[in-house]
Amino acid sequence: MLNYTAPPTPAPVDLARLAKWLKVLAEPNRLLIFHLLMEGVQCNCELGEHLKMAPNLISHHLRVLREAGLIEVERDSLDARWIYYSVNRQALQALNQVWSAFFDPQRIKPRRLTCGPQGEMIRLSQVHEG
Amino acid sequence: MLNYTAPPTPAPVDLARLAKWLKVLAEPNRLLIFHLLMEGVQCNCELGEHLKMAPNLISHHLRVLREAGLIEVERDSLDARWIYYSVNRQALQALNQVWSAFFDPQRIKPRRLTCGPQGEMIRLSQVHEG
DNA sequence: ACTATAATTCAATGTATGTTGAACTATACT
DNA sequence: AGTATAGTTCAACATACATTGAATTATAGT
Repeated sequence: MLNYTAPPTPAPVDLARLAKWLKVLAEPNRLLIFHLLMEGVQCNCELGEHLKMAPNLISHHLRVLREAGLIEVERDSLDARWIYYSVNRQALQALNQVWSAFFDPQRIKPRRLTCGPQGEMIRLSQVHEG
Repeated sequence: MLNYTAPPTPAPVDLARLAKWLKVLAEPNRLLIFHLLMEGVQCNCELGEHLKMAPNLISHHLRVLREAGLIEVERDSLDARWIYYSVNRQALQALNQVWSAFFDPQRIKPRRLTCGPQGEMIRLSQVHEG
């Protein structure tokens, strides 16, 4: 039932957690790196070819993605000099869940009438009702 | 059919557009404001009560959200001093579509074998074939 | 006209972070 | 041992932007 004066409900997800993930992914180069990782491009050198970025900069962005838990690292079993990064599927699933829960259009509620001129009438009537 | 040397596919969405949206929403206070807007708290003054932030700062964040097309503005018809902000449903729908298309787990491909020691063998064999 | 209210705009500040170049680490080859 | 390769770490820099306080706009009431 619609209630035009009910106080707002707490967010259905951990906003700090969601904001951190979004911040990490909002950086254009990192978003592109994440795309390339999904595409199977997973070593620093080959990422560099596509991105035309210095390897240390790619390292930096990969580190940020990794520290956010979004990607995983693995060394080559034959030649451990090579390091492969890949999308953390569990994290991606969690991310999608949190996103959907938060940005669900059905969550949108009509405007509360506790502000503005209508709000004044409502506030007065509630004083009368007790 | 899986191809371990095929070049990466272009991103299925406009990455710059997605990154901009994410950047706007990645700011913790803005994400919280967006949540309150979904909850029907839609004037600067009442947002201020919940956020305990200065009205000019709230104005700033609302402006950023508006310039990103994520929210809409409307003046009160009875008393035009009051301004109401609300979630742009069309934009939210577009945002969800872009998000889903990009972060679809099914997009994840296996590692390309063009890098590392295996890559060398593949590169050699392709020279023989090609 | 004058005052009050709701909100925005402006200018200044501090901090976070993407970028760069150089130094360093770890592993492999000969 | 010595060199090469793949990648990371470190330090310095530059820029973007959230925050703050003061000034300004727009509308309404008296």
